[in-house]
Amino acid sequence: MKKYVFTDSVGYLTTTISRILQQKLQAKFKSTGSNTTPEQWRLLVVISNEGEMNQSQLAELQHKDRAAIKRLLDHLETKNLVIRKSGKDSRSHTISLTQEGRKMVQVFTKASEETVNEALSCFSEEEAKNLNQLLNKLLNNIK
Amino acid sequence: MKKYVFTDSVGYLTTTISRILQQKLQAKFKSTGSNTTPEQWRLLVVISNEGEMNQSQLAELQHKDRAAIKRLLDHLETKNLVIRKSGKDSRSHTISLTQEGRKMVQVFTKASEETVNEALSCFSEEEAKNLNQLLNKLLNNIK
DNA sequence: TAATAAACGTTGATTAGTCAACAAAAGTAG
DNA sequence: CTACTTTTGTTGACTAATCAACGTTTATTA
Repeated sequence: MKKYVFTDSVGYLTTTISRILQQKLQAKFKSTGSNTTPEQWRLLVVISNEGEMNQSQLAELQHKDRAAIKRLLDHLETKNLVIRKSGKDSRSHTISLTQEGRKMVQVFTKASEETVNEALSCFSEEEAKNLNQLLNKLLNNIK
Repeated sequence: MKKYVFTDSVGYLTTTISRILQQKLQAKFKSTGSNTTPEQWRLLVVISNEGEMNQSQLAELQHKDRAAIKRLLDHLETKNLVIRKSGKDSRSHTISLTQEGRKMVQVFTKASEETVNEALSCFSEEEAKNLNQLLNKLLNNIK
């Protein structure tokens, strides 16, 4: 019977790791002169990967609420990285990347890859693969 | 040569997992009638585990900046979960838990443990142990 | 068809985190 | 001892997330 130690729990570890990685990524973005944030970039990548969709669908995919997505999109639209289109259902806005948005995804994917590689530098290829599988399994279990 | 896929990176996975776990924990806290948040609770636990220290030290331990810690402590102090004491160095405030603060740690540790156990329900004991080791190793590499 | 329900995006209020700048106190050097 | 530097906590401005409430528009159903 093991004692539960909070600083050793997935909750603590993922939260802390996530925060540090975001800080590193933010610094990397900033050093290129851009003021796009990691969260804004994440949203761009999701749209790029999953294709056009409306704000509610984005919210569900990102596990955030609609208000959070709305405000992120406001920032992205101001920077001309994204546009909202209205179709026949006038409640819904279809979100898609602009030319600049697509470029931003390309440029910052490299920065993101670098950050991840640095983070994983302590692992063998097998360990890294293992970690990835375990995290994916965990995510699927809780989402 | 593997292609880098962002939704498969530690950055994406840890951030998403962390967010979902926080949401679950928040819901659990709220269902007990408390308005203490997961982040506030985390800070309480750190103080409880690591002993009294000042705000700068807390900030460093939590990988947040001093302003963030200051504001969290303001909330905790308002709720009488924490007190700031001044010693000979009048710049520095030593933070310690109140009676209520200690009780809060106990009560919510159980909720936290439940949340973690539910999250890990898809894993064998060995897998869970493995995940923990890998996350700890990763954290040590980046912090 | 008319009334009701659901979906969508939006807004305001609150908690959280970062950054830059600041005053006050303590430490260091000349 | 005085001048400079560092440390500590604080504040304001900003991005981010959540919750509750709201108005429109679409869908359902009685």
